[in-house]
Amino acid sequence: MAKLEYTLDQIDYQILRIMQDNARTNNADIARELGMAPSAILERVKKLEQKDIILQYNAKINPDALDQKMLSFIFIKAQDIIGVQKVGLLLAEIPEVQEVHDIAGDDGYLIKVRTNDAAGLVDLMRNSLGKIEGIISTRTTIVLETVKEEQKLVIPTKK
Amino acid sequence: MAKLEYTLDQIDYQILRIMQDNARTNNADIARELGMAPSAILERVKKLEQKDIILQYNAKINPDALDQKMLSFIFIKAQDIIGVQKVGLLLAEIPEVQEVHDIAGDDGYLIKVRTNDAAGLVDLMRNSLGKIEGIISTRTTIVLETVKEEQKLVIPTKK
DNA sequence: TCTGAAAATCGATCCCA
DNA sequence: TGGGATCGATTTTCAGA
Repeated sequence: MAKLEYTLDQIDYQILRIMQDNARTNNADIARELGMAPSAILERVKKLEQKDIILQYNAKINPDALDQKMLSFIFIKAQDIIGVQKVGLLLAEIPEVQEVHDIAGDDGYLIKVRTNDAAGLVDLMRNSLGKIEGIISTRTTIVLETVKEEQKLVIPTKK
Repeated sequence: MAKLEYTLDQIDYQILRIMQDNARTNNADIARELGMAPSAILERVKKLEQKDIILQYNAKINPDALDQKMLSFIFIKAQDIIGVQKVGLLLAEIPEVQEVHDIAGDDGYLIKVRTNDAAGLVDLMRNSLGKIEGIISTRTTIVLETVKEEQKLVIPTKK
């Protein structure tokens, strides 16, 4: 993991804004848009990657296309010793689990799970969650419809 | 919005798998990895985009780099008429709100919000949520630490 | 850190199998 | 659909300021 301390200027923000919207934008296109040479853009992008400011580039795939029509959030109460996130790490290993958050309050986790259908969810709870020691209880919230789902951050306009 | 009905074969799955891991992978590299001609890969990728199977390419940016250290989930009870997601659409317009899910049960929404700090969250609740008519109550869950956070789908190995 | 130029590589389109 | 060839565009490296 590289350093995070790094002063981003307005040009970096613009690059991040463009890349956040379309990660496949050419260096040449970015250069044209910002009125700079492509090589300068390349240097900055490389630096943003090295400094772990750009973490990765991913293609967002339509879940329906892969028949993953079910989305659920599950609150999990666990008997973890504070600071030792053993249960959290085990949860993170489950492929269908997209997110694992350690939440305040009931010494628990909130996880986001994508399965084919209700049967897939039951299956996951029985076979994957059921085998993790330390889980005391779960409370499941089913998503009927997703109105918005993106990872985009609000990028400052001035520093 | 294009059609979704489309039979994906094993090669498509492999392309999706590669793109999901690194959206900036060259057609040429994919072609080499799958032992095919670059032009064939290009055709398939274009088709996957046109059919809305690949929805978009985005760069995942480190929230800490933009000083967005606070992540929260908020349950929102709303008096929406069923099917008319007016409140949901208003919630989706808030830039700091990354996700809006219509959830089963308490005729409500679950939203995911990223702010700089606790003050930013209070500010958002007061100024943005506070101005949306139809919100009855909210319940906020603060994330202490995120163990896993990705959008990757489980891509089938056989069809 | 940017520019500009040069070389290697890639994207996109064509026709043919 | 996939393969091979082509041309134009892009990536990447390097020197200089």
